[in-house]
Amino acid sequence: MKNQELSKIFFEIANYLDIEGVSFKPFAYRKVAMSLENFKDDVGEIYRSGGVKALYKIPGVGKGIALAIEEYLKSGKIRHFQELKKKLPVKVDDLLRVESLGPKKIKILYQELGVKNLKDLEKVAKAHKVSPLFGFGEKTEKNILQGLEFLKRDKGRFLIHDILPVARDIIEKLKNLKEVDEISLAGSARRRKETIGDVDILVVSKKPSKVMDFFVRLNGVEKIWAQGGTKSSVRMREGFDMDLRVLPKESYGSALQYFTGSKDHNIVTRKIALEKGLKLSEYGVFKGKKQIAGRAEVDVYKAIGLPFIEPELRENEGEIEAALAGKLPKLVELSQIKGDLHCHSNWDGGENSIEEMANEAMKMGYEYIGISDHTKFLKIEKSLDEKQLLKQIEEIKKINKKFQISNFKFQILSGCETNILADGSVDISDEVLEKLDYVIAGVHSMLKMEKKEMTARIEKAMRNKNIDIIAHPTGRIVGQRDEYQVDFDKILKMAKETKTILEINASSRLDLRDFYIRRAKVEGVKMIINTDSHHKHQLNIMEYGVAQARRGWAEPADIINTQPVAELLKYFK
DNA sequence: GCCGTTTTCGGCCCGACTGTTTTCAGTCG
Repeated sequence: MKNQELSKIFFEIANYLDIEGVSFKPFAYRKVAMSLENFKDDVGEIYRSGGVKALYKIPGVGKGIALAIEEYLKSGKIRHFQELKKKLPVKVDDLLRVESLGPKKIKILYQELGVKNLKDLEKVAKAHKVSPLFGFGEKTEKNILQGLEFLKRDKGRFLIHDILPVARDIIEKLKNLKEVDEISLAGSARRRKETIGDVDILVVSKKPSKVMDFFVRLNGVEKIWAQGGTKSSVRMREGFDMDLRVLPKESYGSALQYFTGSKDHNIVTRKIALEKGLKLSEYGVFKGKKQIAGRAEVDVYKAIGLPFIEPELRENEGEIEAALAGKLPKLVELSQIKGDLHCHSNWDGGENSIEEMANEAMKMGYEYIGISDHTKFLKIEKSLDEKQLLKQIEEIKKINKKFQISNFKFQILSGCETNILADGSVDISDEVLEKLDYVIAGVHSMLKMEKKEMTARIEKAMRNKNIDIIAHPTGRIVGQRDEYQVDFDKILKMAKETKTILEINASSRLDLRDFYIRRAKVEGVKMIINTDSHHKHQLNIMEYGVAQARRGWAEPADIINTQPVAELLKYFK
């Protein structure tokens, strides 16, 4: 599939055009690059079946870009791109990642000092050749060096699991400040994206400078990027940046809308406002000079004719259209989750006993927990064989009885996490699997299989009359491991046919991804949100799984662990 | 270079802050 290659090229063309000072075209190239990135069908296939004209159905593709795509498909090259590269033989996308460098400065650095890549940049910055350049100075040179250090240390994106607790802690501290009247998280963290670049916090205050002073002096602040009357920006010890904005009360809602994003979502909402003769900015919705909304976020949407749109949906992936049609989903909520079925006990090397896990789940207000320890094929942990599983079933019965006597309305379910072996069979015998309340199966070995084989392997597991849930169905781990090769359409079809549940794993796997969840929902395939906890304190990462489900437009009916235990058990074979 | 339920031509989001200037360009979100 050439989609990704073309997407990358168009992003690069956009960068080059930026440097040349061309206006508007970079926007067009970026738009088509993004659209190709997410485009499901193979561009080559579209061209082969319908020629250049057929390419027009890809959003953002017009005459010029269609011809460029044709040229690339035929020759593997785009002349326009080659010329740009020749004119400016610079690794623009690398250099753009350095803080305080943009297209203009990159151009000057190349023309004056011959900087082509990060290595060149480091050399000239360390030799203090940057600061004398026109438009540069001491501080810019220092910022460049620090930016380079940061790039070496980190790739710049952070898992939501690592960011949110730190952000919440800081919000708590700011909240205690008497000058802070209102405060909220914004940005991609509020949208609960899988990874976060930086954290945005909004505050209403009549004394901004007091708030800013407190913010930039917080424990954990490593560097102050900027400190102004309405905006300050700092780098935290953990390596990510945090922005604080102070707003007047009457703009709080519109600022929240604006700074929550996404950018694509905002472009559309602004457009809708314009079509209605209104102007939408972070300061409010304006009719001429008169502000007609802005105090509350919900009123901002109302003013431009939309119902409130949940932050997790704001990606311009159809939520505006759904909102206009009154067809927004009623997203699943954390409070609706009644239990967690992917939990490990100390039987397989987890940290806590079955009873400790159960007690923690009770504390969280759950009605049930499922123990799903690893089975014997996995040698890395103390995995369970048939005999131990039978023993564990008895142990769980005993604890359940104890709960009953104490009048706890809580139940432990017996499960296990079996391994789907290379041939699609699992490592525990059917007669033991039958005795469990439910069975999870997952791929933990031979991850590099060919797509066709891997798909058949999982399909076979789903046809197993005892397997109820496929754990982490695509195998990816955020920032660590790509998903294995698998035909997700076929997996969905088989899941539907065999009524197999797909797991949304709340850990750093966050697998299923949001777009898979959305497709599963459309197909009517049921899902379950599990934490894969190996420690009782991990049970509280459920919220990240719920966030993932929400970004995939999932409603309570799509997620089986929103159901009470009697209903839940009906989903199992 | 793309796009259109006011448009096939004329728009394409826009404001804050920094660092460098001496009135503002560049970067960022």
